Amino acid sequence: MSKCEQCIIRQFNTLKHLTKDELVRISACKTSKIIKKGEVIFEEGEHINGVFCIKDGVCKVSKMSENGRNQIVDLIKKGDLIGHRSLISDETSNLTAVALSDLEICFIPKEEIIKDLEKNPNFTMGVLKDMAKTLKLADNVIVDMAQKTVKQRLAETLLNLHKKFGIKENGSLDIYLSREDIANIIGTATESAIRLLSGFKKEKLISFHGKEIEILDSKNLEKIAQGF
Amino acid sequence: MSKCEQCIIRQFNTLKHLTKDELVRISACKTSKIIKKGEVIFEEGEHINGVFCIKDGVCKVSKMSENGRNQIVDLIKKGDLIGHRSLISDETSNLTAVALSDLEICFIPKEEIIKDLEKNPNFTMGVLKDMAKTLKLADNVIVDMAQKTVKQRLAETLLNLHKKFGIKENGSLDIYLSREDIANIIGTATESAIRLLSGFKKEKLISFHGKEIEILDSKNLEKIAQGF
DNA sequence: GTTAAAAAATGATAATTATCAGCTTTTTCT
DNA sequence: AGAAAAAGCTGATAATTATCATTTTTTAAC
Repeated sequence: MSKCEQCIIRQFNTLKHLTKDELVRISACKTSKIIKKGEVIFEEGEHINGVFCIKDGVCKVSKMSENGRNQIVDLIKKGDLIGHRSLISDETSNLTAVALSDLEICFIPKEEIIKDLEKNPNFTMGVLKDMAKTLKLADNVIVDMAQKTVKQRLAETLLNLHKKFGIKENGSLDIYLSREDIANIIGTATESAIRLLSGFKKEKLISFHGKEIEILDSKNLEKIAQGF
Repeated sequence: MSKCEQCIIRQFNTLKHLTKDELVRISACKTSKIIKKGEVIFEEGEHINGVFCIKDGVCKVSKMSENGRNQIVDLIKKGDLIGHRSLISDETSNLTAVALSDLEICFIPKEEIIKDLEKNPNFTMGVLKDMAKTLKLADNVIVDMAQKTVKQRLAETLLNLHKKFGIKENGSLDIYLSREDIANIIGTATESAIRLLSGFKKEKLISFHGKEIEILDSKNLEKIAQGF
């Protein structure tokens, strides 16, 4: 099994605030896992007794609405951490995480993280800053969901996907999402998402073949996202 | 000026984790202010160099959407803190706070809070837990905004107001909101909010005279909020 | 490779929500 | 108290979005 202190991944998340010694200790008790595409990492209501560090792959984090529809609240990629929130609040998870591609993840048990939170103020401060930033983003999402049309949200989502996942050599977004997942990100019916995507294609804002989506005109997508 | 270490208000927020000595120190450098109804406490883009502790009154925290419409993301009441997020992330505020009633607030300068965050792990952990909880709530709001109808959101908002602000002797909600503010909480046009409120009144779910709103049938409001 | 299942696409229609206009009531200011 | 402004309300209509039904395409399984 690889060692945390040598793992480049930690540079991208709050674990970068840990000292070498702390990393060695964590490395000794972490477990690595491969999770296949479509499999569940953890579910709503489950007790997550630790933190997951995504070494490779992408997963979606979602929540069931009372209407029985699924809302994706976050996409997690290589280098991200999940589960630290439930750990801190000491409650069961209110979210479900499902692999969108084959995943390589490490699991760090709760007690180890807590130990570091208590002893390393640098780390705690890092986590705190991280959460403040997430909260700010969450506010923005709330405003968008409440005030923007589905069309605006789709345009914005496409731009966000570009920013977060970048593009492949062929120019298309470096992430594969089903139409249903896209709909569940923007909070609309799958058919509506499909229709709007087709509309964007017709207007030459994007092009796509199946799940390969390419952004052709980000300027105008931006305008649409802003309501013009 | 009153003293923090004797102030009951702090029992309701994360300041309760501070030691007596820390409170005395903070008390010495805090400033108290009266803010009139309708006045701005801080605005989007402003640098907030500290934390506000609401001693009495209610204020709304909102954000402008790119559409030019206002979204209320939180209502803050006696005992709550605001501003700690921007303080932690060290950025300008992304939110605007406006008094909904005459406010009595205390302002604690940034450096003092930072000092305590660095020295008192108990306090830091409290702030961390608080933010984890807020983040969980934010996720719920995102899901509601994305998946629920305006009618569902209004029903839920009325129930939330009841839970948060309680009722007065006469039975009506202990908070005054304009129809516009209500619309800005649920993310809809003012006219739509008015129409739905009238509908609820007709169905005897609520009653109101102006801004005095009374919940008559919380059972059925709950059902509506859940999509029945 | 063929077949079955799942995902994507499209059309028709209904429901929800926004917008605009006009009117009434309440609040604020002098 | 009276005038002006703001807030609340209602109707008509348009735009947006959901739902249901059906077909086509893609993916997965044998």
